[in-house]
Amino acid sequence: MAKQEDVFKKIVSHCKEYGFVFPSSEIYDGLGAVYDYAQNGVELKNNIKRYWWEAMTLLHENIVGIDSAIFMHPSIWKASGHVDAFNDPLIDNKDSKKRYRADVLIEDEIAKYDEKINKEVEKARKRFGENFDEKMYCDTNARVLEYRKKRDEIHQRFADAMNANDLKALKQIIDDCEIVDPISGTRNWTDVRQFNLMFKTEMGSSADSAMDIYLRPETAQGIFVNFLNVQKTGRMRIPFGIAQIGKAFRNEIVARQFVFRMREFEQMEMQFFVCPGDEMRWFEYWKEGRMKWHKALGMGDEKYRYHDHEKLAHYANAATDIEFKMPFGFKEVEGIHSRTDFDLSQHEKFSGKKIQYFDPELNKSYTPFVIETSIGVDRMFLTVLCSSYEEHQLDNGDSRVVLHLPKALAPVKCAILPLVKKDGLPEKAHEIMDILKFDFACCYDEKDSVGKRYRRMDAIGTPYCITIDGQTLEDNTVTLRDRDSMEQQRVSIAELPAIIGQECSLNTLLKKLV
RNA sequence: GCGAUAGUAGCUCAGUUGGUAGAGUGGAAGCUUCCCAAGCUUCAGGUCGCGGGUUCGAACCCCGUCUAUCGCUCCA
Repeated sequence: MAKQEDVFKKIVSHCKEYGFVFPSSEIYDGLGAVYDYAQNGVELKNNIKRYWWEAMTLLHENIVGIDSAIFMHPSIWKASGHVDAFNDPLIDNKDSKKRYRADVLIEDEIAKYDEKINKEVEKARKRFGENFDEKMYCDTNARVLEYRKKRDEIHQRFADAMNANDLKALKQIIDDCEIVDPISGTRNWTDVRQFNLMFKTEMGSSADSAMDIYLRPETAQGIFVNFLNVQKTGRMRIPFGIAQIGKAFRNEIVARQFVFRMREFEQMEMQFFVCPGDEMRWFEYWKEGRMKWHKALGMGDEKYRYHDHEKLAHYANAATDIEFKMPFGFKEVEGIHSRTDFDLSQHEKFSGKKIQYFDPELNKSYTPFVIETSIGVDRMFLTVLCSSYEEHQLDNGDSRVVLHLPKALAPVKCAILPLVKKDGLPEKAHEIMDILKFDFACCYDEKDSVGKRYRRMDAIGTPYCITIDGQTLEDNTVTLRDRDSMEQQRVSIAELPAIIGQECSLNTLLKKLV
């Protein structure tokens, strides 16, 4: 494991050194958990986004895209549940130095009473045998009644405190129940504090008319609130989907692991609207479909796995993650959630506007159910880098650092290298570049020995190096070097676009999906 | 946020008991070179994360702060 962590460190510094990712505001000591994409990183990221976008919108005639604003009406976040759910009440134990969610501590305490009751019931069941009436027993047994009373009392206080957002009341419950830290065993607690995960700003110039605005913590709501607009103007019929790529913001208490968890991040989300009752079928469809999208990149099927959620979010009736084997363990890259009609119903309730779909086949109106696929662009970026990075030991004792990026995602597709910078080779090289540059991101380099230039290209994952030599001037052939095998073949200039396009175009990837 | 650890050139790191900063590598320009980090010449780049303090004098000692890594927690 320690070795794997080292690999991750190397990947992070490789990103810096070869222009993939820089810490934000670095000359001012950086800004916590915010990163900038550099010249190569932005190309790789754009290619990932394009692969996703085209897989969604080109390959599915019933999926269209939108790009909603980051600023949205504040009521949206009340409707979505984020104002409540994104406020975790936290408490620290001063002895163990551990932090807990206060609500979870109390819920565990409540669960303990249920356990006690169950124990009593089981004891009684043994005693009374077949004639045992559980309900009757529970309603009359003094001990059970006492446990129930205490449980319900705590539960009620807990619910009141949570509803009122009363942090002091939560602390009081923890004190009154004499809840101890499972590690230190002490009750030396700090106050309960709240950390809102949404960034807040103001809209409007004068102080009295200013409105509190949140930076969106997810892009999904922009799709839900536009559901009717898109459905009507696009004449969409269920089932159909709306796709969106955009920035989202979360004021993470702890943001770590490079671009894996950032405060400003980018999501690719597709919300698929289906007839109620059909949702599990579509959930399975997208669960498989999304895995296929990942595996088509050829980074190794064994690096992926599903993680089905047992504990579901307030809006979901089924949920799974696609996890990828990062150097620091299997980590969630994408989530597929069956969100029921929660979001659309909530917006109907909060906006007072009817948000329903008239189904011509069933001849009735209903609130559609939603299957969501949500993937973090930055996490995807990281999976691609982690699976591509290799320190390749060569037979001659040398080593090279090479990024085996999926060729269609590589920031630069081909390097154009005159073997020497004289004898008319640079001129010939530029001629070739002028042919290729319309279709492929090319990089011209004439500095240093050709071997050194190959290594530079390996380090940024350029799939092909085209080398122009003396023979090129005679018969219009070049050598084409493959990044992964380092093997070279002699091909004519005219063949180049077809050969490079074969491996490097997005179409190659997309065709694997259908 | 709390705790532990760290921060010196683009990168990887030296820097003795406090005495005004060094290597390797990388980068730029040139020479050489017909295929995998070759060689030669020249150059650029650091108020040692930042701010205070102690001292005649601080990269080094003390305090604060920022950033990063790991654990707790959460999640795309």
